[in-house]
Amino acid sequence: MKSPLEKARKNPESMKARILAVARRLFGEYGFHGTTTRMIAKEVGIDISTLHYHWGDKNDLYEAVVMDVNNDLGRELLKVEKVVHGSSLEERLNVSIDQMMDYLFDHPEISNLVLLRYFSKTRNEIDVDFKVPEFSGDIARAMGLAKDAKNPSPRAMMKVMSIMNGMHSFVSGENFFRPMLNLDRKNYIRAVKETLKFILIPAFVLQEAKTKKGAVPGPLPPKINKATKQNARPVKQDNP
Amino acid sequence: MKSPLEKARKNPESMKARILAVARRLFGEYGFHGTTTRMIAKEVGIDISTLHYHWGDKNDLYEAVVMDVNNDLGRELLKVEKVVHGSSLEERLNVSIDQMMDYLFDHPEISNLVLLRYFSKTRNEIDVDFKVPEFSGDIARAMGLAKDAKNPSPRAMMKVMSIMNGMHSFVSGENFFRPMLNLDRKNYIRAVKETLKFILIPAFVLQEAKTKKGAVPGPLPPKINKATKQNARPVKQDNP
DNA sequence: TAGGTATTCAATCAAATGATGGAGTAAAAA
DNA sequence: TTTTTACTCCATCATTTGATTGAATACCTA
Repeated sequence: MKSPLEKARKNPESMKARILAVARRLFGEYGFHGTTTRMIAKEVGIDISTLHYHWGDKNDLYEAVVMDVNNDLGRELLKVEKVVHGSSLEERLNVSIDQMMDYLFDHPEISNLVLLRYFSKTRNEIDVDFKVPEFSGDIARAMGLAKDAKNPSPRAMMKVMSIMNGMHSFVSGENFFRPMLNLDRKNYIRAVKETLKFILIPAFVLQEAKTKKGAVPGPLPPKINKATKQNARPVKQDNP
Repeated sequence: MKSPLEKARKNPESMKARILAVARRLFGEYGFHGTTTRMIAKEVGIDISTLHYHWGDKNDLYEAVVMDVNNDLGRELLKVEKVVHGSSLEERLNVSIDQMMDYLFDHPEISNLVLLRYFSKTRNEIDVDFKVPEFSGDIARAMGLAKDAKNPSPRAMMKVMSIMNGMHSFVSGENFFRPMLNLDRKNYIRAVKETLKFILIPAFVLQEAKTKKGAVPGPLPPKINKATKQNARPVKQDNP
């Protein structure tokens, strides 16, 4: 008993799969309203009625795209998790950033779609969503920010979302940022990884050093801790 | 000799200004193609022909919105720069984050529009753009990441863009993130500020400590520096 | 091979959308 | 007062867009 989506994934040459692949890319580039069924059909080289025959109406196709991206993203996160399992937090971040960025730059429509869904509304009602809470919870647990992936604190969630947003932003914004920086693609990707590591690693390594007092000897600038704690009242305690 | 935009700003009660304000919000929420001239006109309570009379076609109105947002953003950045001028880097970041987030959460359509422009294409050709390079250059100079605001290194630009992206993401993504976290608006804003400080401050404070060797005694985890330098070949040297 | 099933497309629809023309109105200028 | 200017809306167009129908074709099965 296969869902239409699984069927399409099974055989990438099938019409269903070809339509889905093009829809994924175009919805990512132009957003839901910016993409017309005719654009998709034309790019695949078919009539719009064939598109509707396979995927129903535009909403249905879009929802299939969202689920498809969710599958891919979940699978890749599992992969990364397997690779970095057991390493130190710093090493985990290092490797995760490298691997996730390689993956996302190979499939930029994933970042496009995820961010568009965060930031923009649709006039039509869409019934399916990206599994941000589930994924974020898993990552939070994997990073030692939460004990239970099902029930991470808001603070832990936001930290994870910062990481994911930072990654997606540079992938999805490539068309805007790269010409601005005058870098070729290879060097852009390199610079993005470097920048993400520069920004993300110190924060989490310092936090870890702080919570495991004595275990990791690295000293911390006291002011940072003060600033971080100052406004911490309303959200639950991280990593108690 | 006033531009139509200046005229509209002058008197916020004028029809021109009312249309612009609604257009700003709706373009931000639904994107260019997701917003129809009829939606805007209806919200203002006028006929679409009145809208076209004042602003020309849809493209013209959208470009006016982009320029308007550019003005506001530039003005606010100048304000922040004035307030934090002279403080330490850590204090500058602290205060800038607080003030910018208060401002952006008061005008979320700014973040919406900026991010949509980064991440999404438009089928129509739009002739005006957000002044990301100019603004980023100024911020880079203000943060001591570049000596010349006109000519910052790619690495410095990317660091600044990380900061701005992080801010915009949480403002623009409020509708998506806040229900997920189950926080009221006030606590969401507080948690966002806290998270941004947690992520951003350590990286830049450590970098400053590193470049001014001896001036700031804080020691650094050696691995971070290695990872940061490793891929630095193609981009210019920061802060030489 | 005959009959059925799955797939594709040309033709066509209805609604949505961007845009305009011209009549009407109120306020300012002469 | 008369004239001009600025503004607003109703009616209307042409195009785009999402979607369907029915005929044609290819493929499969008994």
